[in-house]
Amino acid sequence: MGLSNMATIRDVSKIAGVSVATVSRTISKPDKVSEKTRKLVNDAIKQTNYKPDILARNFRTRKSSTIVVLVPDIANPFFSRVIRGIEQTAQRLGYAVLLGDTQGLREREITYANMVQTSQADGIIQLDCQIPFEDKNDCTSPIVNACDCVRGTNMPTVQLDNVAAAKEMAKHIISLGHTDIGIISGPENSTITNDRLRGFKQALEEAGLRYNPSNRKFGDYSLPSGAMAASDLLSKPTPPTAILCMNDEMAIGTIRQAKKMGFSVPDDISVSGFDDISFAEFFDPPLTTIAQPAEDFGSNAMEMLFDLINDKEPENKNILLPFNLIIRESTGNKK
Amino acid sequence: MGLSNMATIRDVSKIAGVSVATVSRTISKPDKVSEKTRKLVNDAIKQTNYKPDILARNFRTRKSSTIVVLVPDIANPFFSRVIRGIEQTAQRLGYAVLLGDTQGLREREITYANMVQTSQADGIIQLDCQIPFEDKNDCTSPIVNACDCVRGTNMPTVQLDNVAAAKEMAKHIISLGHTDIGIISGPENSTITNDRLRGFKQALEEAGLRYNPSNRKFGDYSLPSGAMAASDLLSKPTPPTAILCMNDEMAIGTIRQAKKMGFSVPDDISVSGFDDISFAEFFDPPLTTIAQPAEDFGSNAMEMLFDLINDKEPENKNILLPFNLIIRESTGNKK
DNA sequence: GTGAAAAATGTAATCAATTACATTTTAATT
DNA sequence: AATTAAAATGTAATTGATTACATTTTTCAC
Repeated sequence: MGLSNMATIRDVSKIAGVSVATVSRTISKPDKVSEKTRKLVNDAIKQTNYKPDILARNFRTRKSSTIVVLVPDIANPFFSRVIRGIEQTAQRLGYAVLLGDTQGLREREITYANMVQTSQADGIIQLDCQIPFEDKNDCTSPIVNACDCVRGTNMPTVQLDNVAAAKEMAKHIISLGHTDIGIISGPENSTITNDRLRGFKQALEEAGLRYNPSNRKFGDYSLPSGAMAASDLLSKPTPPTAILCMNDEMAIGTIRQAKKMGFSVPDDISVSGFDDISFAEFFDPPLTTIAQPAEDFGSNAMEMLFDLINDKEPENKNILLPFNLIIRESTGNKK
Repeated sequence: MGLSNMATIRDVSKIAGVSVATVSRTISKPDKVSEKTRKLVNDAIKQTNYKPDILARNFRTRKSSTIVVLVPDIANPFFSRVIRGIEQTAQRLGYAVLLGDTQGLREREITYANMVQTSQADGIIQLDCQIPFEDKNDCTSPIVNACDCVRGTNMPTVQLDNVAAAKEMAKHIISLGHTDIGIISGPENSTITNDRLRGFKQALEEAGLRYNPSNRKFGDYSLPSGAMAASDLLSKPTPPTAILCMNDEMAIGTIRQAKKMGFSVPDDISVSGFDDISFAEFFDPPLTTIAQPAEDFGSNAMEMLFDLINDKEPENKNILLPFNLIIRESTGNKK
């Protein structure tokens, strides 16, 4: 149908016998208009099937009612849950969500960040860990970081207490009697990775165990990278008896690799994950992991961004969300 | 930084000493402008750090360079791969992607469909199976259906030959000696479901086997629904020796349930999936499945939509993408 | 060098809403 | 009834780019 024969606010005003300003007000601030007029206008709107021209409105008000989500990889099950949370809250608050799959490329981040500069979007939620602006001073645009924050900026964040979560997981593993514990970590530059490592080390220390750097292998949060790192770890002359993975995908890759190499999980080796993706529960053995309220990351971030966009100071600019250690069958007593 | 101090096309024109029309042309049709002027204008653009006001442009041209993706559930790994394909191609073609997570709700579909009516978006790609318009005549908006099409409309589609794929899978299962085959299907109203069922039946028929309706259980493409349906199937006095699932999630749910009930996969029971999600390969046992080029669904749909938006007749309005039977270890000879 | 055609550029209307400000109407108070 | 304040409504400017059309400049053949 298009807009070719669309009624404008002027058509409505003529039919209702009022000015365009009154029509506009009837729509945006109905309480500023008398009941009689309101009815007149609403009837005219129905009669003409008038729909406000959003493009004209956006142009005039310099707002797009659109936000951008920067995500390194939308096919990641955790991120997609976060996005679902964002989307739902955005819809409730009257915002549309533009998807910015950056694949970790700085160039793409900048492209999307520019959309805010040009009012194409009113704000940014980033699930990435970098600052998506060429010039860090541009950070004055409304922006919220969910999941993985940049230290040393005052960017509002929604986060898990990754240190505490990793520590709790490590304590669980230690409580099962394990002393030689491997860790499959994410890339070194990520704050999440570093926080989780810190929690792990704290637990070791408190248990009087020594952190062995050769027990740390790197992955990129993908299934194959987990398998690869596990292969390294399990090929050691005396492999660790437990492996702590920084997400569920790498844990699943690890278990697969362990089985392939003839290890039994958890009898020979305990494996734990992080995130509690839907597959964790259905894997064999079901994965011990840290559950995160993924959708809440999204909805909290969106609500905070909403405040920032509308110049309300958010109550809490650094939200910490609760985690939950879920003990399933991939971890067991050291034999 | 915002737009407060942004240079406008007028500022540029003054500095360059030309008219605004010339500046506009330099940007959109540089070959219509003499080289001398072009340099003048480009210098002025650099000097002022001018960025065209996209909102104004969209308003004037009645285009948003934005498309909407309607997806029933973004957390579905297959859909998220399709979206990744859409996003990449959209970016290449200069489009932004608005995410419309409909959760299967008609109301939400309509909300998003209205964005096209109001020029907020130039077109729609739907991964859903319904027509997202109140009035079916509104289908004149540029729209492409990927994955699951509606029969009886002339809506452009990107699809798999689901009949042939399911048939090939069924033939594989039959070739292993199975005669009592269960099927865990998607919801009844879906075209995909019906096509895959048809392929299954064709294979049975060609093998001289009878289709047993009590061997069909319904799921909703989720892990737990697969487990539930499998539970039904395996509780029969003489359970089937093979179960064909209409996606990988339900297959994984099925295997999990089978193991729980003491069946060995594939020794007691063969299980197959559909989609080849990343977890399929890493499951235990690795899943026999049909691989689909998920990203290609997205990029093809986006390219077709691009043609429709720009009034080019697409070469092929009903694209069929190739599938690939991947035989792993979840299916085996009937014992 | 002239004239015609083509290329380059300029002028100004246009898109459809919002909103500051001005004006009119209504309500409240005395 | 007069006065004042408050509420309702109207007028018209404004937003920044695009583009139809008009005008000027350049090119080129003769």
